[in-house]
Amino acid sequence: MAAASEGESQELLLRQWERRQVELKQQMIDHDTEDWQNNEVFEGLERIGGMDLSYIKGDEVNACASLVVLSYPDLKVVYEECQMVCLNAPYIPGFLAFRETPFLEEAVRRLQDKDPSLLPQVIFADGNGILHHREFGVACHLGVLTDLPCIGVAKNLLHVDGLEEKDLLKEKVKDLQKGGNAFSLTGSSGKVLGMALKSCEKSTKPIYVSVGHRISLDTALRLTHSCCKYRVPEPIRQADIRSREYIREKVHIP
DNA sequence: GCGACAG
DNA sequence: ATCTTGTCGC
Repeated sequence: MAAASEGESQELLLRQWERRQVELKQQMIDHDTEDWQNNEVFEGLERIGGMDLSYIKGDEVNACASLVVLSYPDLKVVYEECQMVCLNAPYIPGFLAFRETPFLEEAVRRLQDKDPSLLPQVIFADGNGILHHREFGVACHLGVLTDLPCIGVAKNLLHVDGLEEKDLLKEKVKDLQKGGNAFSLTGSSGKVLGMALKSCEKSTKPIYVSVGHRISLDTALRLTHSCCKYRVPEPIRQADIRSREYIREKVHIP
C-alpha cells in the first residue's frame, strides 16, 4: 500500500482532533458552579489565573508558556512561571488547543505540586471558549482538562458559521459607547456563543468573551470587565508581558 | 473558485 | 503570533 500523502494524513489528523473535541465537550460545564460566581462583587474570589504562549519570529519550534496568578480584587501578581517549550503542532484555526493546551495544562500541574494554595479559582485563557466551530476552543480544553473554571478571551474574532457579516458587526461595534457595553455573538444554531465587549473606556476595538468551563456567559462577562485596567484583562496581559520578556532575555543574547 | 480564519 | 518608533491626544 502506498503511504498516505501529506494532504491525506493532514485530513486524518484533523478528523481525529475533531473527534477529540467532541469527546471532551461532553465533560464541559457551561454554567456557574462556584459560590463566588453568584454575588455581585465575587465575594470569595481571591485568585485568578492568566495563561499565554509567546512565539519567536522565525522559530516554528520554540515558544514560552507562562502562568500567572493575580490576587482579586487587587489584581496584583502573586505567582509567575515562565517555561520554554517545544511546539509539536501547527496553528490551524479551530485547532489552537492542540498547539497550546498541553503546555498550559502542565504549568497548572506544576503549580498544583509546588503550592496548591496558590491554584487559581478561575483561569483566563488567550483564545476562545465555545465561540468556536465546534463550540470547543482552547479555553474549553484547558477548563475540562484541569477541571477549573475557565474564560476564553480573544483579541480578534474567529469567524464561526452564523456570525453576522463584517458590515453589521462593524456597526454594532460602533454602537458600543461606554466601557462595559457589549453585544452578543450568535451562531447559526441561534445559540449565543459569546459577547463582544468594550472592555475599557479608551479602547475602540472590542474583545471577545466566551465560556470555557464551569462558568456562565453572564458571570464570565462581568468578571472579565472587572479585570480590565486596559483592553486586555489583567491576568492575560500580565502573562503576555512576562512570557515575551522571558523570550527577549533568553533569545536576544547574541 | 476565492477569501477569511483565536494564537 | 511576530517584524517595530514615534507620535498624536487626553
